Amino acid sequence: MGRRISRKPRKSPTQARAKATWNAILEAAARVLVQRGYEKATTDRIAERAGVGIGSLYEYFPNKEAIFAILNQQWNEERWSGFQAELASAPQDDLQTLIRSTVRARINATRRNPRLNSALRNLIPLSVTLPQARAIYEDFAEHTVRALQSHARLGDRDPRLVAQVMLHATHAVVDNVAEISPDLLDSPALEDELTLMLYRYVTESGPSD
Amino acid sequence: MGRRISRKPRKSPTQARAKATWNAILEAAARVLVQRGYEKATTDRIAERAGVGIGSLYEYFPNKEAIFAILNQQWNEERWSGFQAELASAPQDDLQTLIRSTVRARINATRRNPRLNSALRNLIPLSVTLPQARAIYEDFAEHTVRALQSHARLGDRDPRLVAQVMLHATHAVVDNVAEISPDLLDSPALEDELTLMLYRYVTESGPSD
DNA sequence: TTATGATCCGAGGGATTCCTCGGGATTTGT
DNA sequence: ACAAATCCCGAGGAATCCCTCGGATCATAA
Repeated sequence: MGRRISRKPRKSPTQARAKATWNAILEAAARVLVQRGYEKATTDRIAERAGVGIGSLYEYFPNKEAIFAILNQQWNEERWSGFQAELASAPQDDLQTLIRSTVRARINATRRNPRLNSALRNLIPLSVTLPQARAIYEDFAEHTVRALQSHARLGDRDPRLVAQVMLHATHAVVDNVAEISPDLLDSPALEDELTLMLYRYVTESGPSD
Repeated sequence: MGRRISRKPRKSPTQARAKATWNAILEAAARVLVQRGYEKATTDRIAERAGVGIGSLYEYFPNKEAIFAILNQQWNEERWSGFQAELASAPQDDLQTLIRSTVRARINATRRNPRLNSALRNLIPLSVTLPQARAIYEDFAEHTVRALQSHARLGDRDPRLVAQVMLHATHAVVDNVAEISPDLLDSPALEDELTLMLYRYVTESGPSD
């Protein structure tokens, strides 16, 4: 009865109450993950917090990893859609405001649940995380490249690399701030400074180099 | 015999061979952590990789967490000393070169072992990580503030906040790159772009705002 | 109503993990 | 050389943890 071998496929919920327990389990998983960490987030504890039997949990999720994989997927989709919505309602003509709305969108996307964001981000075991995020990343990188080519003065620098650095910087800083000092996400200072930094980075006018 | 209750204090190695096994255990822990992850890095496996009995391991480390706490501490100290050495041998007059050497130092500090850096960084259970790192952070922030006040033209912006953003950005980007595409650490491009970005960020308050 | 399927349940098995404990081997001090 | 201190060891116990399985309970359709 070797563990982690059978992998029988699970049902997906059809009735209303089934969908309810399905949600309850994921929500409980998120809460337990945030306040106990991945290791302490045992399936038994999750089921208990969700108010369902452990059997019900394994009725819909083949194993522990799957729960957090789906949780991560949900969080990514939610973040990404919010991100797009924020960008869609922004003026596309001026570079500085374009950058600002991107930054704001990124901050807001994380601000919805900084703790969950950090926890999920640190879940290395879930190699599911990367490929999915990578697609989004690429897509967004192209967007940025096009915006740079039509609005920025880059001289002879490689717009592709510049876009990479911009994305890396934005994402990394926001995620880092979310982890170290989440309160800063609510102040406008972060948005201002990040915007200024990125704008100057792609606007050439200087004495040097 | 409740686990995790006794916490009897452990000896510290005095003889040479003891010091050797002590090191062997920590090195094995690092290797196992990097290639299997924290969960799979069991004390039994570490002892085996180190070529010592499990008993010997618990002769010097009270529990699993302690091993990685010390490992993290070692890595921090090593990184920090290398960082300072790199900075000490850099000219302090020109702002751009100053920034460049800071960036280079930060990259090199991580490049020594990117995989271990990432793994350790993602070890949330070790709340030991933060307070220790925080001290270093503060110290370095002051350094930066002084450098900015004497070399940069910040206008009426708050140098303290600017320093925070610079540090956040540098650290976050380097750590992120180390995790996503470690190869980039070896190319000069990252150093160039980061330097450019930071330099422009604190120079010339040009057209906007 | 009754049959069929969906949903829920939780005791407990197999596996694994952390760590102890008693004692053997080696080094050091005298 | 002998005692004390230090170091090394690994079988195995207690505690979890993940997950299964057989059956109870509920919903829906005929």
